[in-house]
Amino acid sequence: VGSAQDPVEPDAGPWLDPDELSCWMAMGRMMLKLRSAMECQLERESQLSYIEYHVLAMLSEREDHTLRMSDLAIVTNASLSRLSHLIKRLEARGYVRREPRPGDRRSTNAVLTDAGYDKLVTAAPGHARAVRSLVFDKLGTQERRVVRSVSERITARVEASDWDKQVT
Amino acid sequence: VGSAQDPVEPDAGPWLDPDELSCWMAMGRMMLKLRSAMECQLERESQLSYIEYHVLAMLSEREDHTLRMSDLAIVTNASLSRLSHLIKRLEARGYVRREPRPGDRRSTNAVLTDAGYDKLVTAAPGHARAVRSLVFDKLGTQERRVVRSVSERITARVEASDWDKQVT
DNA sequence: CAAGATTGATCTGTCAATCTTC
DNA sequence: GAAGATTGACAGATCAATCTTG
Repeated sequence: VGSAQDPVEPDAGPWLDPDELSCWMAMGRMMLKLRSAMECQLERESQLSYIEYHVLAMLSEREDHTLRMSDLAIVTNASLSRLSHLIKRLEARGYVRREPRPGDRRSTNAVLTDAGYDKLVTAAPGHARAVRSLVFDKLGTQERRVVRSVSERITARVEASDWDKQVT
Repeated sequence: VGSAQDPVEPDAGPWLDPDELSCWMAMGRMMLKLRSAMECQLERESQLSYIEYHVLAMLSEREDHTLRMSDLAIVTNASLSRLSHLIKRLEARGYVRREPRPGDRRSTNAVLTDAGYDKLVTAAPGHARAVRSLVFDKLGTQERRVVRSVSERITARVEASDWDKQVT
């Protein structure tokens, strides 16, 4: 990645010191493994991908189980295009249906069907159990606070920088 | 996701309390955004995906710039199949070449070419700068310790559980 | 038969049009 | 013209064979 004993010149940029590096590698592994563990758990126990689960979850949190496509895209961190393809598949499986949105004929509402709600109700406990077992069971209150605070700061930093959009 | 006021039954499993939930959501956002920011930075500045960068990086850390396909798959967290397709593309771009491994005629070595090494040397400083700027610049020594420790514990926990492999 | 690696089919996501309504 | 959404083509990843050597 860019260790101190790396073949790459150490003075070519603001290098990571060994301490930062080991922290960064630990974070990298954690993010990767945790993510894929959650994916596998959902896929295996409920035949849902992570994003599919969240689509159902986000819809279920509305009283009318309905969300505009654009808004759903935002809360699930997906592009509108990706969501459109995704909803098409969920629709075919009977978990969601689309209907024109009253009031603005450009918009489409995604609506959670009864079958979709049942699916979520079945999937949710296993998901929660996995999160608790993998993440929180061995985490102290103090550590939890630090993790949350750091996560929020990094997220804010990422969003502030335009790294995910444009030039440096 | 599974908040306390969720439509889904709170007693259907070991539920997440509000504190755990907000921590989990913060982590989720962070992991997602940070990952995609790093992807974008590399892609934009060096026309390399995250995994492509790491393939080059892992190869560069060997004195002979060589690694067996299976081993490279492990250190880059990729499946052998994925790696095979990937190396084919990197080979076409001239960054890597494949040669039969002396000693075991089943194995293949992936070797970093000079062009591949140059590519990495060019890409690395920008990558390191991004990590430092997005992750470490506003992180205290104490927090860094906590983050690393927590990351390691979660990773170990994930690897111990067979969540990413088999049945619960 | 197991280990190492590759290949082709298929699935999913991204990107660049496209279409409709505001 | 911009906003909301969809579509089709293409790139990348997964999965199930397949092939070769140990």
